[in-house]
Amino acid sequence: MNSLNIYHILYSRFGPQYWWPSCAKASDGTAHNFDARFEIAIGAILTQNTAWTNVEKALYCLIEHNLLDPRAILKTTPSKLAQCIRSSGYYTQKSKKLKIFSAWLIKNYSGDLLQFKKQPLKAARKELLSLWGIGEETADSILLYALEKQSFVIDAYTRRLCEQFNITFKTYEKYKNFFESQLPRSVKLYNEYHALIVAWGKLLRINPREARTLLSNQK
DNA sequence: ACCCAGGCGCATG
DNA sequence: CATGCGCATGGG
Repeated sequence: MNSLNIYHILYSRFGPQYWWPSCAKASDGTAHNFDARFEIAIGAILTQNTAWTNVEKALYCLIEHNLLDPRAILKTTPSKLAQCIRSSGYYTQKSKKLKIFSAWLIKNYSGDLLQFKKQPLKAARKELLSLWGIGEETADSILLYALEKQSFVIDAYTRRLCEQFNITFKTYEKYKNFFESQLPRSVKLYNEYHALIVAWGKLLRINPREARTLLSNQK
């Protein structure tokens, strides 16, 4: 399996995915000022094992209540925050995660992800992983989509894609290494590729035959 | 009525 | 290391 080859096949089938920055807009059309990087990080946390459509509703609610801001999140009560992100599921846990993330960002980087971006990739990843509520996939999503760092994201769909070629690994790190070792180190490519894999994964659920046929004759 | 979604933490062997 | 479980909503 040549993963760059697979990328081209997926891109031909699905086209560009426009994953982040997507900049959610308030439903009333009002202009709200918020940090796009922060929005991406919050979205990455909220989408843990959750459909993106449910996350969008939560993001809209946060925007409309002026809560898409680390200081605002820190200041509001856990129950108000939980109520706002209700649609994204696991709202008690996730409200705690948002508060922990926001507190950390304010304390160490003045609430500004652009400052955190100055950290080298490896150190930044380690720091994110040290936070309660942020695991490997969420950390890589934040690194790649919010900080534009070269960190390939592995998720359940990526593993299923590998399965099609009878490639399996024990750990997250090995999957990550598998892709990173044979792809050009490009943020744009990593960004698009992960989104394309998710698109393929959704097709696999809706139309398994087409999803498999798409990849057949590849190795 | 069931199954799953762009996981994670924690408790056990 | 590797399983198992709780967390929770909304759409198919």
